[in-house]
Amino acid sequence: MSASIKTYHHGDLPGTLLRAAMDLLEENGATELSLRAAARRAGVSTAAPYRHFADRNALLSAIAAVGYQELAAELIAAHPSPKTADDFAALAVAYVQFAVNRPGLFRVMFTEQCDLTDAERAAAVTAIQEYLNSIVRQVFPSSDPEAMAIAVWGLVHGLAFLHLDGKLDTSSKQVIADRVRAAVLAAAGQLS
Amino acid sequence: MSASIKTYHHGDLPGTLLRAAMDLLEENGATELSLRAAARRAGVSTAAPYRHFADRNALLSAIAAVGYQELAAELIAAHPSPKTADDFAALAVAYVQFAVNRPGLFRVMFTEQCDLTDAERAAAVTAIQEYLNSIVRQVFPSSDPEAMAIAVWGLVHGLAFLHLDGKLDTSSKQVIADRVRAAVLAAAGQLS
DNA sequence: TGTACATCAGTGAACGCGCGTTCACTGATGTAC
DNA sequence: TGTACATCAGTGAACGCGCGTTCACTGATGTAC
Repeated sequence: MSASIKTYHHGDLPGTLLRAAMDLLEENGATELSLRAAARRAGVSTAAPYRHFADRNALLSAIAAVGYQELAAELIAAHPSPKTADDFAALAVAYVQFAVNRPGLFRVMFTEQCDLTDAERAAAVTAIQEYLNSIVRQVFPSSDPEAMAIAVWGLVHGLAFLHLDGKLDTSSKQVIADRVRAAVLAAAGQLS
Repeated sequence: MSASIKTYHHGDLPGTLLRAAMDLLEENGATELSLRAAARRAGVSTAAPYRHFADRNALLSAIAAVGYQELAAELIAAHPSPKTADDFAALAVAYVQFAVNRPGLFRVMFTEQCDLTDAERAAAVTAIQEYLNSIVRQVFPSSDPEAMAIAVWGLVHGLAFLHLDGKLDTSSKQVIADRVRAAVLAAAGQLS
């Protein structure tokens, strides 16, 4: 963690704020993130964030950007180059686990619809789509890749939200993993 | 509409409040619903709702219950007894259109995680699951029905949220319908 | 190397806001005799 | 049918809250000479 090197006055405030905000999201889960709470958590006055972020939305966008990177990293860690339906099921499990483990972050990434114009977020969305396209071409080579990529994203994303919103049992990781795997394999036409 | 029959003092306030709240959700789309706004809209004082709803959550639960009924009605209207993948695609389109047309209501129905104990909502969720199970048995008879029902719900639900949250183009109903249909048919293994 | 100055990150107090909820009340409705 | 009373739906004012944002400020840092 490079033990709080204080560069300017209070160290890397933008980074500290980002981390503080993400910590809060992980603790509260559902609650909305407030700029004031993030500042409090970072040990800084209410007005300080405005030196680095234009407004609350700018902070949320920055959080979302980090979230997209971390989600991508976890998917790649789950399986670097998926080729079979089983490989793909592992990705689906990783996606849902990410959502369940970090519901606040996941909601900021996907639910906040404020900054539709934000370039970084638009880029993140197209990056996800391209990533899915490449996977779909590997895993389901015979299908219409574009339609299938959207179906795949929809399936995985829907499973994530159904778990997140308490419509499906999330009492253990194993239960979630088994259910997601079974659903994905059923959809892929291969009964488990 | 039975032209505002005033039964007690101000007519059917619970119903008026429900309708007012749902109207607000449809107008604001994303914004959170406040009890005060609903009361204002119903033309009643701030404290009046408390005669009929214990608190804000009780109103939201009542809204969600109505929403589930209306969603069910639209699905049945889209196709009363789906048997083919095409029939099922029509249901999927109806589900996504419902979400896109009434984003605020859809969010209250699915995102609000407050009243997990509310019996009415739990019943609504199992009703959806049973409905999906029966459809899956008709449309995908060879599959594991339970896993497939979850996959189906996940797919449809995910497509709804991706549209709702601006990750996919929602500029016209036709675009949405075509995309959803293509994705569902691709997932069902039938290239359109 | 030392001094004067500009820069700018962070402060703390204040603004106005809308919220959920409570409270003592008022006044219309329905009921008992 | 007429009167006295209990019920209870709706009022309006108030509570305390946390929020996003702005503002004049202070004081540490970096820079020009």
